[in-house]
Amino acid sequence: MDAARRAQLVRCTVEAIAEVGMRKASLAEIARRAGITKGAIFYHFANREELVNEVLVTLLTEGARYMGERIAEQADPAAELRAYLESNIDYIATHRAEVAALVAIAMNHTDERGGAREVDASVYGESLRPLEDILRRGQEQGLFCAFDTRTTAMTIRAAIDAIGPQLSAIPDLDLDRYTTELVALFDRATKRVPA
Amino acid sequence: MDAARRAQLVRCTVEAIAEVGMRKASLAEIARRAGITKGAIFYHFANREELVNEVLVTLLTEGARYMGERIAEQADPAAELRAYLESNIDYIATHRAEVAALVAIAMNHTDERGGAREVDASVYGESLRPLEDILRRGQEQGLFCAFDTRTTAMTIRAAIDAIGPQLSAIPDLDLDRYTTELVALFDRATKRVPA
Amino acid sequence: MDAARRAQLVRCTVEAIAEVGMRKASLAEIARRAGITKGAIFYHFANREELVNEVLVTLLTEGARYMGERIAEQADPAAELRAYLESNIDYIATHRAEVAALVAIAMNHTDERGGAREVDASVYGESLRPLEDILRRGQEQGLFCAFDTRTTAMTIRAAIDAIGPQLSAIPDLDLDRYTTELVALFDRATKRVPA
Amino acid sequence: MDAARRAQLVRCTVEAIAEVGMRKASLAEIARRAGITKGAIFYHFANREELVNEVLVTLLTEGARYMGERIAEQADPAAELRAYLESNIDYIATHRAEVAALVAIAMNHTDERGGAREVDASVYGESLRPLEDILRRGQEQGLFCAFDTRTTAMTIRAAIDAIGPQLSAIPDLDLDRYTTELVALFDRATKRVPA
DNA sequence: CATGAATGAGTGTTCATTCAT
DNA sequence: CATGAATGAACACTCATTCAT
Repeated sequence: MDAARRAQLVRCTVEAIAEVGMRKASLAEIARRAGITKGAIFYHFANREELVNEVLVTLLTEGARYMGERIAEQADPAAELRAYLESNIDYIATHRAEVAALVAIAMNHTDERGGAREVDASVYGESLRPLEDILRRGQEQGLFCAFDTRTTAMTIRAAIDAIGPQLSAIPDLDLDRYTTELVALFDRATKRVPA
Repeated sequence: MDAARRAQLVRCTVEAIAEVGMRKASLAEIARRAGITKGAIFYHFANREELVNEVLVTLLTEGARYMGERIAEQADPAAELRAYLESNIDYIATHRAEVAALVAIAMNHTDERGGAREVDASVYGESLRPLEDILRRGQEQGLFCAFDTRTTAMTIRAAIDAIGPQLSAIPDLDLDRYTTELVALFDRATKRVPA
Repeated sequence: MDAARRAQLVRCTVEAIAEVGMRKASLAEIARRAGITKGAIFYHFANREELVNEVLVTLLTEGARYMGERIAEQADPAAELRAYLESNIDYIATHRAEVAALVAIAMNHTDERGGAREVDASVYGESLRPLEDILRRGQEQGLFCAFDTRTTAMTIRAAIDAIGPQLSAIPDLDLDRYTTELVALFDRATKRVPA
Repeated sequence: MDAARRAQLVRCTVEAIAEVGMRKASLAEIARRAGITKGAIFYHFANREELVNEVLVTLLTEGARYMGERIAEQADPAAELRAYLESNIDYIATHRAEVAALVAIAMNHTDERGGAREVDASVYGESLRPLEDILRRGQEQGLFCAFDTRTTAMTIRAAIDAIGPQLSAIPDLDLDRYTTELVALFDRATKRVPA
């Protein structure tokens, strides 16, 4: 079926990019991994860009579902923020190839056209909005202190997104500790201090 | 003179990378901007990598000097942390092309071989250590609370480094506000709360 | 078919090298002769070296077969030596382009790294050993006098290999006479003189 | 002085070609060895070809003088032939760089234009005529048997010229033995056998 | 659906040659 | 006499893309 081949190609592309980097993840390399020929790729995708875009969307969707489920179980915004951090770092730890590919794609996308970016450079793009939601609700419920939700959300995302590159450089990074520290840091930075 | 052309080529490379990205910043493109031929580049640099390395070193050095001067004037670690954030974001705001180039180079360096990187992916590389220094001294002097200095330093850097890509996406980002918010956020996250 | 194009490219390479020399027999020149583009060559051969190697192997194999058949028919080592000389010069006379290409390739291979050559600079490489065999058997059977088989074999090969360059300089060289004289010369130099 | 620089450049070119081969003996490399700049070479030689030609002529002249002196001392053509072989091989043994350069130049010259060669591919070019002279006088004096002097001269030269490439491949070749064997071989091949 | 073959524009790099100073 | 800087044409090689079969 068409969809199966597309999925397989997406998977092979993720692995290729994760292993050899965007530069060397040529269509020939991807085709080799999929066990088909370069030409066949064009039957399923109009061009390279479309294939890479599909990869991007797929990974973003996967990640969003992974995190969304865990966050939904929480009782209040403070717990949700903790769950957001924990589930995100957990996803990164257990999906290194996907994250590596995502980072590589985001990087090469970013510097192409410095104008309107259709895909956020952030690892989880669409997750910036839900994050702001959590922060805003926390403020409304008096759990969080006053701060600009956008800036804070961006900082949280940046702290998480920095893990990917760090993991490549320091493979045995202690992620559990990193998580604990990050949760504590943002707890101090957001919690309301009673008068 | 030799040095003048080298400097010009470095500048043209920065601009080329900032505008069209690493991928398309070919030697032909750089030469075109410099008004010379591709071949002439090889008179001044052994190969592409050496040129890019010179760009990297130049930008890193410039940035470090810019920030170092401001931080040195501060009275205590808390003020230094504020100066670090402010001067860094100020540099980013006033050197957009340089920062864009730096990010692009760091990115493409990273995804090549995920092993030991001689140049940190962080926009200011060497500035992670001085940052940790500030945090540690702040703790020693009882100004800062207990936290892992490495994780916190990485988070601060990540928050700053995230501005570069963000600027590309949202060119009219209010950096003054961003700065104020970030200073406040990390003040809350680091300051010692008296019992 | 793949093999047909490969064969055509090998033939075009032989002709190109024979006519314009190794230096100027660029992939562009070879592609032009084959009526395809440079890039297409890389579909059939990994790189220039592989193409040249295929040419080398092809020509060596052809030559060895040509000579081997004639030599095998002979009754004794003295006749074999004559057949060796005659068939080799005959091959040179009737395959001038091949020989020219072979010489050019061997030459440019030699001066690259003066170390261990996998392919002998001699036009027929592997034919030095069979030549020594003939000489040794001739000595064992009392047909040849005492001499160092290696030196003599090298001299015979040198005399034959000198014809190639000579042919380029003097296109109307009388090869029949050359052959007769060479056969006589090496007959005198090798035959046993009865006491 | 002009002539001194020319001589120095010729010398450096010989060494460069002998060490790195024709291909990599670029003008930059030669200039580096001479301690001047590429551009300066063009003050002394119109172009690369002229420089290489001067090298060729110089080496050929040097070799001819070396051999001529020894041959002139001999009493009869048979002794001259022996002296020719011995002095030539001796020259090769004691002037390896020169011979290596000569071979490399001859090789790359040969395959350039397959037409009229102004310089013989033979290592000593002009020495083919004196060799034929020796052979002819030997026949006239009844010392040598009947044979075509041209073919025999070419064979002798080929046997000697084959030493150069052989030396590169087998650096510890026993030249003394090679000489003895060659002298004996051509003695058998040329001497008159009394009825 | 897929292949095998080819294209063509592009890449970084080398080098003999030129020339103002 | 010589340099330092530059040119420009050539080189081997890569790769997304096309298309007849």
